[in-house]
Amino acid sequence: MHENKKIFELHADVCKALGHPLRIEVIDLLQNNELCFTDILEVTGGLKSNLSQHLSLMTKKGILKVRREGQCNYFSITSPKVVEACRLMREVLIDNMKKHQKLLKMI
Amino acid sequence: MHENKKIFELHADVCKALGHPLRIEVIDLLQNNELCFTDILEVTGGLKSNLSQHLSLMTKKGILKVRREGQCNYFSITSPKVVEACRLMREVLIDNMKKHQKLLKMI
DNA sequence: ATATTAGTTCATACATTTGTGAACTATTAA
DNA sequence: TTAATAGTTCACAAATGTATGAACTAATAT
Repeated sequence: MHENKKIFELHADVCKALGHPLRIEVIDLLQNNELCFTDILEVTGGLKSNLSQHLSLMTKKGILKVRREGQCNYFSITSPKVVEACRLMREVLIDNMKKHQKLLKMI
Repeated sequence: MHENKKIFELHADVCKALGHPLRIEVIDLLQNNELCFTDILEVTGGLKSNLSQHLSLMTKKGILKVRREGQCNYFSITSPKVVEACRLMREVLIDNMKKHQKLLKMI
């Protein structure tokens, strides 16, 4: 494998952590708070095992960090860069939707 | 489905477009150029059918656009926001790697 | 000690994504 | 008209990712 291919793989791997609706919702939730597992679950809904696995993946990929305090695990975002990247991609989505809307209006 | 879930799904869907090494390489390549299919293929290598499918996906997700001129299809990035989001996520990766390196040095 | 709370881990089934090669289309050149 | 270039599309196999429920662990409360 070429040297540069390895970095693209690692880079894509971090980006993959953004590629799931539940994980996007978690980033949205945590963008300016630290929240414990149960609080996140209460908002997102679904099975705790599923949420736990997604949070674990995000933590492994380095976009979340955990602080264990007593019984509770508090999750937070490692860097504002993640929030900003996420926000930019949301803008890309919104911009796309606006374009489609304009095309529709032209018909 | 709750209203807000739909937007997370669409948002995640756009983010997914960043989650593949070949697609990251393409964004890297196109960050300040427009390039035609064959030129991209020459750099990335692999099968043309594979590249074509990845470029098509990126175009559908609205992160690339195509300009057909004669025989050639010129691809470019729709918005600098994509490039910036991608750059931020690369920084997140680099920051992670630095943290791991520091931990290693402590041993 | 026992129960409760707060999660994690695991196995498995299911769904989605990806890579491959062959067949196809469209444009230009000879 | 025939061939070459520049891709796209398709079908299928293989790999990856995701959801689910049950079993597990660790900390606190009774």
